[in-house]
Amino acid sequence: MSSPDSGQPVSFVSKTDMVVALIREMIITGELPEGKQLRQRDLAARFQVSQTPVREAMRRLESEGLLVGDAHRGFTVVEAELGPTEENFLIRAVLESLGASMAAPKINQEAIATLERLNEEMRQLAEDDPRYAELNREFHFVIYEHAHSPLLLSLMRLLWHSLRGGPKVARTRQESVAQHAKIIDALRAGNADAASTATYQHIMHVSHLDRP
Amino acid sequence: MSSPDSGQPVSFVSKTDMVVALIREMIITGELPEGKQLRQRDLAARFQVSQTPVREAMRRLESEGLLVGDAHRGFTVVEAELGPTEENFLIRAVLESLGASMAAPKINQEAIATLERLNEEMRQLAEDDPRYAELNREFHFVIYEHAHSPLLLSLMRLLWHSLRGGPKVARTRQESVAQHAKIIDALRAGNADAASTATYQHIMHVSHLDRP
DNA sequence: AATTGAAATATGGTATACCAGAACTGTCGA
DNA sequence: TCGACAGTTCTGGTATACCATATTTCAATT
Repeated sequence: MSSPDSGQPVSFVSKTDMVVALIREMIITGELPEGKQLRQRDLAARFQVSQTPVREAMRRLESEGLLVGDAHRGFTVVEAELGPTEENFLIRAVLESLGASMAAPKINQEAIATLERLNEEMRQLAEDDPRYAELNREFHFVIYEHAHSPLLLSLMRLLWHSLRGGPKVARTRQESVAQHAKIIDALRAGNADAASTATYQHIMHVSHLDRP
Repeated sequence: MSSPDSGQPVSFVSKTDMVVALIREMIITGELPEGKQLRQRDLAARFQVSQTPVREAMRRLESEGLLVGDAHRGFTVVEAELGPTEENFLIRAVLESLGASMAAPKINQEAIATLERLNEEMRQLAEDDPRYAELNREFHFVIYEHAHSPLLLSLMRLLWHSLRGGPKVARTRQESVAQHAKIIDALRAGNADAASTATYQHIMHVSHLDRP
């Protein structure tokens, strides 16, 4: 193969990782609806890779709970809409506050800076800007990643997948930004307890306002 | 291939699944020490399969947090006792206590009776009976199911899949049974708080005794 | 006409061959 | 004698060819 390698950065881009990220994104954005049968050959052709990275990517996504596959029957996107949102927010609050407390003693200055940048971007967005959801997701996942627990990350991905499109949170963004700042402060101080509490209140506050 | 196929069971034994199970077992039993470099070709030769299933198996185990791999530098066994295990129990404790509190106001008499029967069976098992793990799993899942949250159930399946029973918790079974009884009492009383607390202590207690 | 079975096709599973990158070793120079 | 550089070799990553199985469709028989 002699692909042009259009702008490949320094290193470490495994095609499997790339495909994992792409499929995950397609599931999250809804481009791949629930129950969609995934054809290895189609995906391989679409991504310009062979079937092998696609297969490994599917295995990973299966372990993450986003896909489910039977032998010789292929992989399908798992059904996302699960249960009443009220309880889903409770689950999210509990898990995220744990993630924050786990991340607090481990997070570094660079990540803190990233969080502040993301929060600042969110602050400057218009209330109805659709990019808010993506920034918000990124903000929270930066925290989870610094909890250094692959299991927690998998759970979070599954969780956010099922909340997909859901959290309405239309008019409380400025308040969310303020709460994000509180979380950042607690993380910077390495205060696991405060980070946990702030995160819990952040999410449950949103979920309460979420109710009609 | 024209292998003798000694004993082909009824169905669906994917070689990848087989290799996943074998490697996991080797890690758990300590046959593969922490930090051990895994060579794909060696494993493929040992298991009489090609490299492809071995690679996919490693991807899955990486997602489960048992292995960690860098590009072109191979996979290594993660430090099991220190690593994510401790945190995985924390995650489980947090999620299960939430599940218990959600189930407390909803659970019915029939489920309570089922829980008592399961706990009684566990009490009567010998300490080293391998059926304990299965009963224990069933016990806990009966509770989650009565939380009536499909999302929680999905997360729990992913969680238990990663923990996969665990070789640990060998000698504290009778104590676990007693704690199960406490959980049952709280559920019967519809006391969400007590159920949550009892569950949390149950799981963390196990995880602490787990340490060498 | 309906139902069942057999053949064909499509799809996932597996093996193997090949490529790229990293580690190791040996030699040459300071 | 020590260090650095280059060549070799080992190992993981990728592609492709092939096999086994599941699904589907069409036809024949009841």
